Amino acid sequence: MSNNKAEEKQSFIAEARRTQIVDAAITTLDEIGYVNASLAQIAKRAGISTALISYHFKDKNDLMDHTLMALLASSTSYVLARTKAENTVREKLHAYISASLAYQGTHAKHNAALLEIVFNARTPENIPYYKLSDDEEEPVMLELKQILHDGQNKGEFRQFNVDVMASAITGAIGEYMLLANPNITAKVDLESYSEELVKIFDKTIVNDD
Amino acid sequence: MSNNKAEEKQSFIAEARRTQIVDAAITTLDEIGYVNASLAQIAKRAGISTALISYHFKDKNDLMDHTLMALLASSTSYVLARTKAENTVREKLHAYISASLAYQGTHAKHNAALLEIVFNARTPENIPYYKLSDDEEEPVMLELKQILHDGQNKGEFRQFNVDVMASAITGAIGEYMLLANPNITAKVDLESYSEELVKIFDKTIVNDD
Amino acid sequence: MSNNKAEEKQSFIAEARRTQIVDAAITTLDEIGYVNASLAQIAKRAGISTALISYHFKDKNDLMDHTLMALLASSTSYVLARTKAENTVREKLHAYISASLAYQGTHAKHNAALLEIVFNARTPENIPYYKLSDDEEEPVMLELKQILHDGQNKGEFRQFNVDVMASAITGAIGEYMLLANPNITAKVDLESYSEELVKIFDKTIVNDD
Amino acid sequence: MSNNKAEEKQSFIAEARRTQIVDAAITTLDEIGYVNASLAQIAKRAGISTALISYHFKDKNDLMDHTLMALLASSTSYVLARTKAENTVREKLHAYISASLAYQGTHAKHNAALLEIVFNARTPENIPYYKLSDDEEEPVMLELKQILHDGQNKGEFRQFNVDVMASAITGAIGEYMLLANPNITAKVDLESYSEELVKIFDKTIVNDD
DNA sequence: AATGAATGAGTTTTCATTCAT
DNA sequence: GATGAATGAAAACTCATTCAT
Repeated sequence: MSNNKAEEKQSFIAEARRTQIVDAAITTLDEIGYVNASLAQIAKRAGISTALISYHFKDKNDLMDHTLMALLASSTSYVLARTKAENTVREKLHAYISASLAYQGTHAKHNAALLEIVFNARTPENIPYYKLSDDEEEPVMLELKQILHDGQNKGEFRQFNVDVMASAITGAIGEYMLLANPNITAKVDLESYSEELVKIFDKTIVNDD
Repeated sequence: MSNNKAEEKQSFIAEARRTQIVDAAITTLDEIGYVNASLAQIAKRAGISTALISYHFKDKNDLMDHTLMALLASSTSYVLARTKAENTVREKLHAYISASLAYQGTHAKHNAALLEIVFNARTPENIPYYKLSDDEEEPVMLELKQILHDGQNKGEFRQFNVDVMASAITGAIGEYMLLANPNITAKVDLESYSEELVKIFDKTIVNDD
Repeated sequence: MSNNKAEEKQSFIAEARRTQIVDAAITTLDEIGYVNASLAQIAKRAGISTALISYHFKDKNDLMDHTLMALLASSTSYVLARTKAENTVREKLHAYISASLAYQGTHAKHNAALLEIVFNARTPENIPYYKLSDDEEEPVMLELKQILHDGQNKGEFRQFNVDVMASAITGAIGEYMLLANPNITAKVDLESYSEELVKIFDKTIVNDD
Repeated sequence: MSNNKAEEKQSFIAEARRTQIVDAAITTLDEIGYVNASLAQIAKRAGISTALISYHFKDKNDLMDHTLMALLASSTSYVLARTKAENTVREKLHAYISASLAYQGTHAKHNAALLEIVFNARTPENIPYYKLSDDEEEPVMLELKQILHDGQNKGEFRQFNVDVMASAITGAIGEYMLLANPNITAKVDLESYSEELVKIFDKTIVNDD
């Protein structure tokens, strides 16, 4: 019993450390990018030794994978919460687009870190993360496709290839994230971009029979 | 005269070497990604010594910049040639989308290398290349915006924010490039994606008054 | 408590390593000179990896600066101890000259290393160390000038330009160090040189009114 | 005959090139020091390719040796001319000291280059040039010792160890060269130093019976 | 005589990782 | 759990030298 408690406490501490390290990794990725994000840089930002990172994570790869999962979980829950709150497929779609872009506004650091990992990390077999078709299994992507399917089934959306439309929407959203730059007054602000994008896809998706 | 000839020949040799090195850099970027693309790896693929790269390029940065320029020039001329061959704004837009995607089909390696540099390289001040707003001045992007503007002026396209629409189109095209994977049978082949995308943007852009 | 002890021990280990590396640097400088004294050569003589030098010193420059400081501290304390032990200015001057030369006899390696750094190292702005006028602030030089001043004030030394006389004495002492060569039977042994030099400057300095 | 002329001309051209390279080496040594004086730096200053240096000199060592010889010849002829012009041993000694220092004033660059080679170059057996007792055979040193000997034989100089006195004088002169710094207003100007040094050694050398 | 092209050896430095404590 | 100490491997880059032309 007391043994169990001790274990729990230990594992609680360990979990806190892992979270702390992942947070430091996110900050590091945002500040200096994947290429420069050495364990030493991450450890410095976490206020710990590099050895402790190696103790808590098998590998630098392992750390990056956990960091990626944390980032995906964060943005996924954010977007899904706002999407599922809506009732009609059209509202859901609008919510999906605006929530995805709003996340960039409220979590710029996380988005930057996410991009850094996705675009730079590679599997041991040298396959870039951004080509991993696991993408297909991501809950956010699944939700988007579900919305599109539902809309078609209900006759509210016209007939189109769901996979292509989902990619188009995802790409259009992602493009803004790439260009978003806190230091430069963007030509188009986040809100306008969001509204315009909603309109653009509304026009091409909604059935106007 | 013979002096001139000798000079020409020498500079020809040098130029050929530089081209060879840039080609090797492209292959390397495609195969193992920016993070792993050391001078040693590039030299190995070029069949030369690393010192020779340093002899022909000031810096690793210098090499990457030249490589990026070569890649941009290649894809730009490909897309612009096919776009400018068309007459109506609508045909131009269709050509723009299909040519951009066709380039991925015929130059997958170049596209992969381009992505690697753009998403990974950083300026000495640590600004990622993908955030450099020079993007705005790229001829391909300028052409796209010009088409959209022209379409609006002629009344063939509805009124929309050109910058946002251009980003949406660019993002939708880019998304396919990210996912394109020669080793995996894609859910959607290039041609279908191209046709569908043309249809999608046709519907949201063309004036149906 | 045990924490303090652990910290002390660790910092003791680090300090010992730093000393060991500095010692290896001195040996290397003596044996193969500044130009050939690479980190690899120093590490070899210390029986460690080059990375460990980088771990303990910021830079190669940093290592050389610490080495120089150690060498200066050693020779300074040696000479000052023997000089300050004397009472009259004349005895002090004699002690200064003979101690400076005696140090060469007992610490030939250190003297050789000192010369190598002073004559070869340069600041980042490319100013040779031997031209840095900090020279003026070195305690040994200050002591020599003090002795000369005191002698003049007490009327025991004749009037002369103290700066020039100090340089002449320093140069005359240094000349022996330059030529001293353990492998060759010197024309003049250290002791004779020392006695003669004392006599030479005695004659030109002491007031014979 | 015409063959001879051609050979002469060629060897004349070659000789001019060698002189040009040696001059560039001197400038380079003065400007950036021995440690940084790569063949590339020297070639740049000579306006030629590094390969041409290798063509005209066996080795970098060989170039440095020739440069050293040129520098020694220059300073030797300067000092000897002024010394031998005098008649009495005392005047000769004064001329020796003041000419040696005057050379620093008129040929600062050459002196700096000379120091750089002497203090940095090493034989293949790793013996520093400044320890090579060839020093003993240098004409300037021989002349100084000759003057001292003559002075003693004529009874004008007191009895002292000639080798030690020669070293003391040499060292006292050399000390000024080390500290001479064009960028800093020296505490003691060249002329004052020269006059004071003459006085100092006059007092300890000349017989005052 | 002169040069551009090329390279092997060697430079300093950084990195992820391991290990004793 | 945590750290300082340590290292092998690899990075980018420079250098003196050779060689074909």
